[in-house]
Parts: sequence; C-alpha cells; structure tokens
Amino acid sequence: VRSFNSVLNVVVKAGRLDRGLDFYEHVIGCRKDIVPNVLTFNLVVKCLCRLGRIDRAVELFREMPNWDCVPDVFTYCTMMDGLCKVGRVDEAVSLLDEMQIEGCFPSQVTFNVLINGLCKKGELVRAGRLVENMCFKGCVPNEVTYNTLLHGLCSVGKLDKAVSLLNHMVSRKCLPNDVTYGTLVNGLVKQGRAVDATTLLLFMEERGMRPNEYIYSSLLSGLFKEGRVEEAMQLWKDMITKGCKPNTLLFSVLIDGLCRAGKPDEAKGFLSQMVDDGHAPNAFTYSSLMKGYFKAGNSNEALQLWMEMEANNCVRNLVCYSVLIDGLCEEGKLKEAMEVWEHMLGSGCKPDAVCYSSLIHGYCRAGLVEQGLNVFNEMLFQGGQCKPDVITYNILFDGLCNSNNISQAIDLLNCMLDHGCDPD
RNA sequence: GACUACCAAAAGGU
Repeated sequence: VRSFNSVLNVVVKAGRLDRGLDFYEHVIGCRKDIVPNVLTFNLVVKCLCRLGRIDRAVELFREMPNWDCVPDVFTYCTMMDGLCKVGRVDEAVSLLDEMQIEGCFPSQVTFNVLINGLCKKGELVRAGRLVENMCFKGCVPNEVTYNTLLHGLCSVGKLDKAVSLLNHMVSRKCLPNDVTYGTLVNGLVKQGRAVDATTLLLFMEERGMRPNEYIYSSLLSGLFKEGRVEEAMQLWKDMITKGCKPNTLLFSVLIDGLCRAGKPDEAKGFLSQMVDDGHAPNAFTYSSLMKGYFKAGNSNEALQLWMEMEANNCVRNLVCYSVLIDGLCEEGKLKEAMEVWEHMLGSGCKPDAVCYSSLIHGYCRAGLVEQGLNVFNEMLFQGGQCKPDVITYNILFDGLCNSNNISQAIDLLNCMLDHGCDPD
C-alpha cells in the first residue's frame, strides 16, 4: 500500500487527476493484496474534489468506515477544502463540529482551510470569529492564516485594515513571506494603485527579498492596465537584469499588456521568444494575442494563431472560443462565428453567459435582433452557468431600442426582473 | 509519518 500511495501521490502532484483515479480503481479492482488505507482515501478524496466531483468525494468519505478506515485530520481537511472551493462553506464548517465529536482534533491547517473558505465568500466577520475559535482551541495563527485574512481584506478593498493586520502579524513574530507581499501588491494593483505597489516592491527588495514571478506578474499587469506602458517595459527589463527568468505566466502578462497597448506585433515577437526559451504558450497567452489582433482589425492574424494553437496541441478553452466568436462578430463575419460556435459545441465546451452574449451582440450589431432573442431564449432554457446577466440584457435593450422596438424592450425588462436580475 | 491537508498571479461580452 505504501508504494501504491507514493505512486498515486506523484500522479496527483503532477496534476494528472483523472489518471490518478483510474490508477486507483484499477489497482483496487484487481489487486486484492493491496488494501487502501487512510492515506489512500485522502489522496483519492483530493482527486475527486479537484476534478469537481465533490459529491462523489463526500460519498467516498462516508464509505471509509466500511474499509476499516477512520477519517483523520488530513481527511477532514481535504474534504473541507474541497467543499470550500466550490462554495459549500457551511457544510465544511459543520464538519468541524463533526470531527470533534468523533474525537479528532482540528489543526492549524483545518482552521486555515475554513478561514479561507469564508474569506473567499466575503464573510470576513465569520472568518474573524473562526480565528478566535482557533486560538481558543490552542491553535496559533501562522503566516498562512494571516495571508488568507489579508487576501480577504484586499479583495473587498479594505487596504487600510490589511495594513494594520500586517503590523499585527509582525508584532506576533510572524514574518511576511512571498505570499504576503504578493497578496498586498495584488491588492494595491486591483485598487488601481500600481505606483504604490511599485513602492512596496522596492521596500521588499530593500529587505533583501527577491520578488518572485507571481509578484512581478501582478505588478506588470497592473501597470499595463493603467496605461503605464513605459513603466511596465522598464520593470520587465529591470526584472531580467535582476536575474528573474520570465516564465509562461510572465510572458503571457507581457503579451496581454502589449496587446492592450495596441502593439500586437511587438507582443507576437515575445511569443516567439518564449517558445525559444522553452516556455509553452497556453490558452491565456493565445487568447490575449488573438484579442490584440482583433482589436487592431487584423482578423487574419488572429485566425492564424487559432490554427497555430491546434498545431501546438494547446487546449482551446471557453475564453479562447469567446474571443474568436466576439472578434468575428465584430467584423460582421456572422457565418464564420456560427461555424466556430458549432465547433465549440462539438468539442464539448459549454458556452457561458459571456460567450452567449458575444453572439447575441453580434446579431444585434447586424440588425438581426430577432435572432439575438432566439439565442437569448436558448440561454433561459439551458439555465445553469449560462443564465443571462445584466450585460446580456443591456445588449438586447440596446438592440431593441436601436430598432425602435420599445414595447419588446419593456417586455424584456419585465422578464429580467422576473428572473431576479437587477438592472444597472 | 518526506506515502496524504491550507494562503498570493495573467485572458473573453454592454
């Protein structure tokens, strides 16, 4: 079992989750001498969670006693994290009670997982209460706890609170690490304060820390989004001078930034460079670049990249399809856009509200509002992740009003309200 | 118990 677990762990760490599950099922099915133990279950539960098969994970978790396995802290933690990551925080919190009833003591990590779940949902008050509970149970908050809370504060824009928490953290002899700085830099950038983020970067360097790729990418992306192209390029050069080797993430951010600045050709030069450096472009890289070319009115080049993706076995996800569909629609190439749409459905990619809205916008622009409404009705019918949102409705209002169809627009407004969607 | 758990990052629609 130990060797089996080791192998399984390696497979899971490599991100080959489906392979991991197959391997598990295969081995358990035909090797009666290998009996899964708690650690095996912990790994498999993690696999199922990461694959989004959370209900199956819970099921397996409940079946453990049938295999003479008692869930341990790790099991509970893995299960709680899985639940939190799909937003089912309350169920995760109830496991905290359950584990204690079963005589299993929660650890620092257990609390961190739940605090993270609450912070991601914006439930900072509950998160704070959990920190108190944590201390009460004899668990000391560590860097991860603080980083999690800092991220929670930053994502609701409470940077002042974040700074006081940072001071508190230091006073508790908890040293800020890479993640701490990354969280703060990103928090500043998201507030449109890339200049302050640059200062923080300097501060961090003065303290002898070397910013990593995450930190550089946050800042770089922020500078480009604020239109500070010169500063962004200077940062890129400085970064390389300081010995930071750009990876796929950094190249993608740079390419995206240059495209936003209307320089897709320059961006494409970096695409070649990253490939030469041995970094494979991914869906992020290509979608940014394709959008850049569409924006510059060069759809041929965008399509070229689309083909290149296929040739390079780069997985085309929903965002890539959306960029392509939107770009083609904007050029009035509705027929081609529909072909891509069919191709997307055929590849098993399910359109979401953004993707549907791009298509609807395409029809409206071409004066085919009726067609747009058909697509809209399909969205309502499909439900789930492609429920129309405010933007979808706004696109249709615009289309209907432009064709002087006020009464249908009013009907649509009622439909919107009926579906619980708030106008902006 | 180094066979298992927690934190920061980039792309799409008005």
